[in-house]
Amino acid sequence: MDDGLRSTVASRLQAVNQRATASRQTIVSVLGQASRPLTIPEILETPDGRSLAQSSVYRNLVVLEEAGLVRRVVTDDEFTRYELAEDLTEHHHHLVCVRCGRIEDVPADAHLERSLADATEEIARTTGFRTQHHRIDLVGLCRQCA
Amino acid sequence: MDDGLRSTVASRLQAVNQRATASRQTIVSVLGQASRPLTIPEILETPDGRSLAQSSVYRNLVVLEEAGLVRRVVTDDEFTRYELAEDLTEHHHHLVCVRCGRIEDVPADAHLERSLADATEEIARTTGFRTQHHRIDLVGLCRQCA
DNA sequence: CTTTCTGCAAACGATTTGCAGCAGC
DNA sequence: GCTGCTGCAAATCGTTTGCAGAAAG
Repeated sequence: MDDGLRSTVASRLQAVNQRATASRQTIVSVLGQASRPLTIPEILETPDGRSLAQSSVYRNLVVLEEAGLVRRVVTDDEFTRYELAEDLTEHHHHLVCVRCGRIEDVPADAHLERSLADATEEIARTTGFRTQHHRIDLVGLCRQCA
Repeated sequence: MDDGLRSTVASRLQAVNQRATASRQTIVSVLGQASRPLTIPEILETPDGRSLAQSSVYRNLVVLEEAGLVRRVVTDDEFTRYELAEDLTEHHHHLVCVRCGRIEDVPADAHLERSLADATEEIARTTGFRTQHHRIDLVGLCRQCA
C-alpha cells in the first residue's frame, strides 16, 4: 500500500475516533489491490489476510465503512462484498456474471453519467427524492462463461 | 388480480412443470399490487398473505422465479425482496432511501436507457461481457426523510 | 390414485456478539 | 496505564430443509 493511502486510512480513522491498527491497514491494502469487490472469505484467503481473525474482519469492515474508507456491496449471492470507497479509486460500475457469480469493475462512461445526472434531476423534481449516489450493475455473461 | 395475469401465472408454472396452486396465485397477486419490491415479512403481513406459511412463501418464490414470474431484488438491508418480473410490469429502476430503507419504483427514462445501451455495447466490444439486463439504483433521501 | 404442495419444527450458515487478554497512543 | 482492539467460541436470525398429511390433476 502506498504512503498516501496509508496516511488517508490513519486520518479518516482518527476522524471517527478509531485506532489505525495493523489489521485495518491490512484490510484496506487487500481491497486496494483488487479490481473488484471482495467477499470476507476472499479477504481471508489473501496472503496478507491470512493473519486476520474472521470476526475482526467483520468488525473492522463496519468501522472502515463508517470512516468512509470502504463501501459495502451487496450481490445476488450469499456473501456480502466490500471495495475501497469511490473517492479512493475511480467511479466505476459492476459487471456481474450470472453463470460464475464473478464481479468485475468497469470504469464509468462520461456520456452515461451525464444522462443519469439528467434523469436524477428530473426525478428530484417530480418525486422529491434527493439522490446522493447511484449504482449501475450490468448483469450477463463474462467472457469466460459466454 | 386480473384474469390476464392469472392465466399467465398458470401457463408459466405449467411450462416448468409446477402446479398453479392458490398460494402461488396469492403471492403473485400481492406483489402485483405493490409499487415496490416486498420483503417476505411484508408479503406475510399483507391481508392476502395472512393465510400463507412462511416456509411455503420462501419455497414458492424460488419456483415463481424459475417460472419467470417474479424477480429477486437484493438490497443493503437484512431482507431479500421480490417484485413481479419486468415483462409483467414496465421497465423501472429503484429509489433507495438511506434513512428509512424504503424502496420505490421509478419508471425508466428513455434517454438514459439509450445511453446505457450504448455503454453496454462499448463494454461488450472491449471486455467481451454479454449484458443480459441491468440494474440502476438511485441511493439518497426520500421526500419524507429529506 | 399418484405426485407435488403445504405447514410445522428443526437445521443451516453468514454474520454478530460476550468476554478475557493484548496493543495503540 | 487506560481504553479500545483482537481472537475465540457461542449466540443470532434470515433462510432452507425433512417429514407427514392435504390438495392438484
